[in-house]
Amino acid sequence: MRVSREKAAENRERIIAVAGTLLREKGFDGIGVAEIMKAADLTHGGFYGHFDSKDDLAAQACHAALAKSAARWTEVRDSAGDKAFEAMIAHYLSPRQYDSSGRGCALVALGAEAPRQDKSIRAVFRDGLLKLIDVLMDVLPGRKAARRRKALAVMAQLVGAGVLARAVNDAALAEEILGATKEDLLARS
Amino acid sequence: MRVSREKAAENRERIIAVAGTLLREKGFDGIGVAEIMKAADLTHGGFYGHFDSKDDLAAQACHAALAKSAARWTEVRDSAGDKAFEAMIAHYLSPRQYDSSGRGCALVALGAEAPRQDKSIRAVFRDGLLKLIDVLMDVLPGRKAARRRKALAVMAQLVGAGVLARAVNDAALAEEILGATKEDLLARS
DNA sequence: ATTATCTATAGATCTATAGATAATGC
DNA sequence: ATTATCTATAGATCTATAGATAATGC
Repeated sequence: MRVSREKAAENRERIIAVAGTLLREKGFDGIGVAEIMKAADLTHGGFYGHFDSKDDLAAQACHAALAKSAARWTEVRDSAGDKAFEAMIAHYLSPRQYDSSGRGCALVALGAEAPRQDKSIRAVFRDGLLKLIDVLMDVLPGRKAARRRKALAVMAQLVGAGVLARAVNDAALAEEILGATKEDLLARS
Repeated sequence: MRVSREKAAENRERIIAVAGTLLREKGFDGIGVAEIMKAADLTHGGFYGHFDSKDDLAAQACHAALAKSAARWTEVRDSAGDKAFEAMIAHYLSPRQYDSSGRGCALVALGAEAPRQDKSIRAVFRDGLLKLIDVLMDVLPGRKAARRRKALAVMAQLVGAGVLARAVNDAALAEEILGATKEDLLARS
C-alpha cells in the first residue's frame, strides 16, 4: 500500500533514526536490514527504495548520530557559562555512555569498527570527530593550534573511558573508570 | 590424516595465534571459522575438535592477545629505568596501534565490540584491562588508590587515542591524535 | 500513470555436525 | 584401538532484487 510523498520522507527519517540506535547497540554486523525495517514498522523489501545499500544507510545513520551529539554538546557548552568545560565532561561521561542503550556517542560504540567499514562510513567518522573537536576547542585556553592539540587529547580520553566502561561489563568498575577519568580531566582544566 | 598429540597441541596454539590477529583485523563478525582454519593451514571441519565454539576460540584468542600485550608492556617498563612511564606511553602509542595489522592492543581493536559478545569474552576483557592497569600502576606516584585511579584515567586516554587514530582513516590526522595524546600525557607525568 | 511498499526468493554467506580417513600410540 | 583431521552438508542466517499491489497525485 503506497503512502504519500510526505509520509515516505517521514518513513525515511524514521529508518535513519532507528538504524542509528540499533547500530550503536548491536554493531555494524550485529543488525540486519530486515530487523531495522521491522523496528521502523516497515517491511524488508521496502528498504531499497530509500537507500542504495546497507552501507549507505549506515553512513547516513552515523552522520545523523554524530551531528546530534555535536549539537547537544554545543547546547551544553553554551548554557553552562564559565563552567562549560566541566559541564561538557560531565555530559560526555554520563552513564548513558556505557548503558548500551544505543544513545551514546557513535565514536565510542562504533569507532573501533569504522576502519573495517565502507569508505563512506569512514569519512563520516572523520568528519564527526573533527566537528566534536571544534565544539570542544572553544572552551580551551591558548592559541588555536594548542587548543586543537588539547582538544584531540581530551577527546581521546573521553572516548577511551566510554569504550573501557562498556567493555568491562561491570557496573562498579565502569563507574570507577568514568569517575577516575572525570577527576583526571578536571584536575588540569 | 591424523597428526601426533604434540603436533595437535601446536596446531591448537597456531589457531589461537592466527585468530588473535584476524579478529583484531576484521572484528568478531568479520572473520569466520573457515577462514581462520585456512589461515592456520587446517580445514574447517577440524576446528570443533579443538574448540567448543567460535566464542570459545574468541575468548581464548583475546585472552592470549591481552596477556601478550601486558607481558610486552612489563618488559618495556622494566628495561626503561626511570623513564618507564615515558617508554610505556611511547610503546603503546606507536603506529602499530592503528595500522590495522592485527598486532595492536585488543582493547583498542575489539573493546567496543566486547559488550555485544559472549559472557566469557567480556570477562576476558575485564581481566585484561585490570592486568594492564596493574602494570601501569607501578610507575605512577602516590598511594595505591590514587595510583589505580590515575592508571585508569591514563589507560582510557591511551585506548581512546588508538580507537580514534584507527577510526579516522587518515594517516596525518592519526599521527596528530597520537602526538597530541603523547604530549598531553607527558606534560603531567 | 506513477511510485511507495509489500511478498517471495535467489544467491551467498556462516556455524556446527556427521561420518569417513589415516596415522599415532598403547 | 584411538583420535586428529578431512570432506560434505544441514540449517540458519543476510543482502539484494524481481514482480505484484494499491494508494497518491497529475
